[in-house]
Amino acid sequence: MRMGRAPRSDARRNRDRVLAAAREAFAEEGPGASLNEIARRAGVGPGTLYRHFPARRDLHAAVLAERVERLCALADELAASRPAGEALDAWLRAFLDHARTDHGLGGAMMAEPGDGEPDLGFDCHAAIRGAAERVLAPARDEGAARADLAADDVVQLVAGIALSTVRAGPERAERLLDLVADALRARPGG
Amino acid sequence: MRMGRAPRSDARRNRDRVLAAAREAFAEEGPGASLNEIARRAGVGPGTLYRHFPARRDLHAAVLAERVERLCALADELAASRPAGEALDAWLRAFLDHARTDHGLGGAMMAEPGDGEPDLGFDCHAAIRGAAERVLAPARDEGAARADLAADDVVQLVAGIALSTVRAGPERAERLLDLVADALRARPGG
DNA sequence: AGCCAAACGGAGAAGTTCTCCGTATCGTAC
DNA sequence: GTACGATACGGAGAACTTCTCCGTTTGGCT
Repeated sequence: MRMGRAPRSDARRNRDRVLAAAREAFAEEGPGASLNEIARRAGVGPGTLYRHFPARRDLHAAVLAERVERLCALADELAASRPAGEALDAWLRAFLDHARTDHGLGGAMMAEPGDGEPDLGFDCHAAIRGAAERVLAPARDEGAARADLAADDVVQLVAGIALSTVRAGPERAERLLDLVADALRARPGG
Repeated sequence: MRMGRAPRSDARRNRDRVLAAAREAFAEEGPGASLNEIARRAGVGPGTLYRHFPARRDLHAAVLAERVERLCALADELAASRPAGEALDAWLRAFLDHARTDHGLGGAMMAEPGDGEPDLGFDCHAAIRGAAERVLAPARDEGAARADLAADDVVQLVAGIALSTVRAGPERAERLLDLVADALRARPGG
């Protein structure tokens, strides 16, 4: 993990501007917002945007990084302060919310290819999988969740709910989450 | 439901050619395949493609119509020939398969807007919801499925699995379906 | 002050969706 | 079998997108 030299001040400033513009644009238009338009809003040329974020995916990841970190922190807080089953449930609800915001940006990120994560090392997939594991493991141990359940399972299920309900209301999404949350609980006969 | 006059023979031929080209293209590239390229493959101009299918959505629907009809027929066969719980389970597996083929074309269709279905009356959403209801109702009645379960619930859950696993292998999708299938069964305490 | 690596920005290539309208064709009425 | 009008064709092109290339500018070190 070599770290080259520190970026020039204008580079840093422009990167921040692009990120701010991207946040706005994704909030309004969703994950498919025009990158050209984002550059324009940020007051930089398209070339500058692409230098900082070679692929749309990188911009998604950068915009989400902060939120994902919060989500990871939340996992630890919940795991520390609540009964395992309850913590899992609460975290899944928070994750669903995350996956649905900005017209499904978070959910889209989870469904994207993912081979070889973005340069500026922040691996959303891994971070979320890790957080899920930290709320899931205690629940599994205490018998509050199925013993055969993996972090990937819960993450993909909830991301799926987010993706299939982006165009529908939040109440639909919560209804579906109620159903799968049920599926994750340990079963008497299982 | 006025039906104007019968379409001209060349119109019908071109429509079929476009449909065949679209099937190929979607199979190779997924739901986002270039419509221009589809027109080119079909040997027609872009204008012709757009006259027959004003929106990408219409082309999706037309390509899927036949498959969806098969899926609906399957629902009836299963409902007639198997125990309710088993029929539901088998149909969900078939639906998942459908939703995943062509890089998630079927799943994408279910997630698309849907206000005002395509002109040439075939409403994929309604058809699938109807089929789901026909396998779900008996299961509900016999206590093989949760009493509070609606057709929309199962359809959206399975579509979600399809969407979140398009980039992953089929074994992931089946794994997730096993989990939600469990959730749909009636629970002892519930 | 001077230098140069780093960064900028915008023109433009290539691709997309979708429209418009002059032209060709089909099917019918004679 | 031919003339005619409604129907349908097709491709040029407008407006957009993504992404690249390269001449020009600028920040920060010596």
